[in-house]
Amino acid sequence: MITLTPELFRILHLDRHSTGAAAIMALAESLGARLRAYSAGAIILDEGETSACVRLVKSGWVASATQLRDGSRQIIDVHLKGDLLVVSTVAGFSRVTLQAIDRVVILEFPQQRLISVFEQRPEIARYLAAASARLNAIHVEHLVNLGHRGAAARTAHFFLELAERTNPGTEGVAVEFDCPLTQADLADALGMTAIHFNRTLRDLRLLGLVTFRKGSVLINDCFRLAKLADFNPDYLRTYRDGNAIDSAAFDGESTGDVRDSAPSESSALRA
Amino acid sequence: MITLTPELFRILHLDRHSTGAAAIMALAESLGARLRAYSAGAIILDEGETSACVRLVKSGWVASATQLRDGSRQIIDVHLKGDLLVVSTVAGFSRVTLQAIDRVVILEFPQQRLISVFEQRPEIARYLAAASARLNAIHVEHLVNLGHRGAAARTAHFFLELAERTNPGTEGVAVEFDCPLTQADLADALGMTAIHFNRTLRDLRLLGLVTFRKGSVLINDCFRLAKLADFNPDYLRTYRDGNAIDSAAFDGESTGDVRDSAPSESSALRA
DNA sequence: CGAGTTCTTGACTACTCTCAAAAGCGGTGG
DNA sequence: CCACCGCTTTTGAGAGTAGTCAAGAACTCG
Repeated sequence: MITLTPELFRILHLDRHSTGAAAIMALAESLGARLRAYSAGAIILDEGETSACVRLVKSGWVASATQLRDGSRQIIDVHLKGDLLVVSTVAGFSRVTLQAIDRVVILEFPQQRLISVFEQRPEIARYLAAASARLNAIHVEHLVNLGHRGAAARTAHFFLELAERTNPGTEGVAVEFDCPLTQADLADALGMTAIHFNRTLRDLRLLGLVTFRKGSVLINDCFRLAKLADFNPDYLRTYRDGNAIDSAAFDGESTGDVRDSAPSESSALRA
Repeated sequence: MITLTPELFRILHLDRHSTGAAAIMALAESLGARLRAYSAGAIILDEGETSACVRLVKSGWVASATQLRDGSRQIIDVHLKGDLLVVSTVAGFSRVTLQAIDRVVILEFPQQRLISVFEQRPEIARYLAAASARLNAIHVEHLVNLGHRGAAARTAHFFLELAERTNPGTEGVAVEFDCPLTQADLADALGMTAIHFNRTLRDLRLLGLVTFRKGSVLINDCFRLAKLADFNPDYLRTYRDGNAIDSAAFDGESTGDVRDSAPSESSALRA
């Protein structure tokens, strides 16, 4: 038995006309979903491997990255609690490596079984399509970021994206969020050296815009930062009416961590 | 009536067990596919618009790009003859602008009707998924390109990608292909100034690697260029067995241009 | 405490952008 | 035919940005 999170609710029950938690759990179980836990740094899926799963991040941060021949890596994107990971394969093989940034718990849905329920549950297919589209939009935005912005604006943009993704819809001049990424990780995501990233961070701090320390980011002035970064969060808002995901009803029962009293690294959802 | 191209064959008949050209045409027509022609520079779809179509490029080059506030643009990708354009929308709106580079002819499939045939024709759904995955892989590769390679390697990598995409599977040290992109276009795709791109091009020419002139690119030495760019074409090869697309049977009848005796800018496929 | 990782700074080098200007090219109209 | 125009390509010089090498400080964890 697993805890019913807003995220799980989200993927399995998008139409907001509940058929009951029991039915949802039954569906998740009938799909053969599995819980897996990874420690920081663990490789969840390696480049070139085949992947037959759709993954839902239940807690922790995941990076999708590609290794380069010279040993460096480009982080393509990071994935947070509630994100759906649909690894796209070319000729059957993943083009990216999925790596746990910190301790990560993931719910794995066998792709074939998930697809097989599309007919009875078109809202699941729609959610997958929306998640893919969002992923695509994020990639496009990262492309713009790397292609057309200097180090400071690039950094600012990524921080604002992370702020919006960790705390969707938050308003106010100052925002703080937890961020397990190291400066080296962030530099890999932003296509610069860790050294230059560190200097950029110092500049932003001196401007009174952002304070970074391992584990947490404090944005002092969202508006000035957004102006610097030319940031517009529209690309992150997946749903037409802006509030399609009504997870409030479930907030009380599931924000906490998953019990991972599992044998070792993974545990089947159903006994 | 439209000409039956290998590309159209590809999208409508992936399983290689032909049910006959007539049936395929009937399907295309029953889907309400439309032919549209655009002159160079025309906007096919603007950022922020809704798109209810899947598009197949029949001839010409299309760029997907985003406009930046400062007037510059980032070209995300280019789309060539045979490419399927599945514009991903976030909250219903396109995140990119589709622009014709040169004269372009496009076949438009209404998305809803295309989706409605997935059940009887799962190979079409599979092809759409494969096209999306390939698009994604290309985006990832461009991300790596912008993030981790210098101007020369970046340019080399993009030229090799274009060579592979225009002439898939071509072997040999030297390759030439038509390319209607201007230096400014290429610079926008590669995230650098047209001026710096021009200098980079001169360096590559002086090294005896690439010769560019408006309309055509000549790669003198694929192997040295691939080494410089750290280029591996795997991400472009969509199909597991490497030869899944058997368009040879249709090569004789359709490589030529579409008749576009259409009234002006667009024409319905069916009378 | 010691080891390893992460963060920070300095000095120098290399790369890329900006501003400025000129040359080439293809079309249009006189 | 030629002058003219706009667009594209090419080159130069100087400024600004980012990478490299080197080293030290701070932090975490056993």
